[in-house]
Amino acid sequence: MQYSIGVEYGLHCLVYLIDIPPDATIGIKELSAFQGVSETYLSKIFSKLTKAGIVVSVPGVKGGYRLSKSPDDISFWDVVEAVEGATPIFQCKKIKDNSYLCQDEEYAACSKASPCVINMTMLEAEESMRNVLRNKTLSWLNEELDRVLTPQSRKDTRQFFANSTNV
Amino acid sequence: MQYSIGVEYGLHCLVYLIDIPPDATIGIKELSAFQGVSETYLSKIFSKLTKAGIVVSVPGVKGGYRLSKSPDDISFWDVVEAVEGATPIFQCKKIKDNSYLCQDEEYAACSKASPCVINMTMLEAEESMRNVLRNKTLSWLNEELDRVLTPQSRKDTRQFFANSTNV
DNA sequence: TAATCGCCGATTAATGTTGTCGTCGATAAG
DNA sequence: CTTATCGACGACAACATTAATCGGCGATTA
Ligand code: FES
Ligand code: FES
Repeated sequence: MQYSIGVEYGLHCLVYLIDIPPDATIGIKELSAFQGVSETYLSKIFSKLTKAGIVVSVPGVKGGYRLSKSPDDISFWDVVEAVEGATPIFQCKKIKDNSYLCQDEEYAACSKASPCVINMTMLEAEESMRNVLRNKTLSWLNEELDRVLTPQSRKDTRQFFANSTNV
Repeated sequence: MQYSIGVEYGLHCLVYLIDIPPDATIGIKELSAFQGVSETYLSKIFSKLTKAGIVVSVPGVKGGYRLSKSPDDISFWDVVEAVEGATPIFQCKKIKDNSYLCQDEEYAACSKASPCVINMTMLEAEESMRNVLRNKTLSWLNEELDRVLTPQSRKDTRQFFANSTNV
């Protein structure tokens, strides 16, 4: 059980979209080349991010992607939800509604009407994880990277994309 | 992306092991019959629970399973970990160590030495989920079920297993 | 008008999940 | 002591999902 690699691709790529000039874009080709990941697959991830309203795509020659809103308004959870979907990690298959006691029609109806404590507990736990992710924004991530990485490497990274940014 | 159905099977079945007389056991056959799930697959789940030290198996005729410790000492997370394994939901593939800048040997070494902020954030979020699950024990679950389910259905359930409990 | 880009659906290979089968060793009952 | 019953375990099969590719489409720019 695990999140798909697309979450990692997406989050890492979005970082590079934060600091570009307004109205500039970065293409899939640049992003995949810089990260050393599959171009076609990354393009699928960005389709999802576009549908989720996190980035805006510019088609045509010199096209590419840019953030659709302030990096302050994009949380980790937004990205995870866009890539993985909103379905919970614990997916209750309602096995309690299938038990021996449910051979009694009346009991079955009653069981189906009431929620399962186990399911609710699992969903509560997931919600706690989501809340942590909701509190981490791309802006926060960008500042954190400024703190952790060397200024030189940050500069080199921006240089790479500046050379190929489509204005 | 989801937890396997085994988590649901396991948690639901463990409930029935809480209230049985000491030294009594319940067999896979009873558990799977009551829940209406595959006998052979459920047996695999219980193998994992046994290895994790959550239940104790009694082989041979009239054999079965019983809790290996107080239901107060068995948390939801213990069960999830036993069935799903301890690997994190977000599995970092170290894509940052594969970037364009890492073509510079020196930079690559530096990158590999430092942790990724994104990965740490995701793990922190997961840890928050785990902590919720760690705080919910089987005892708590049992009391909650007493509160939520009808006394009659609880009684019927215990009756079902009492009829077939192996002493 | 031709080259370049994102978009989208079909497809594929690899991997993981769900579940079965058959064999083994342990054990209680006859 | 034999036999039927149980859990343990590994092989395997069916199915679903994931990671990734391919090819055609429409938009855009030079
Ligand atoms: S029925 Fe799905 S968790 Fe209880
Ligand atoms: S390298 Fe894996 S999350 Fe950053």
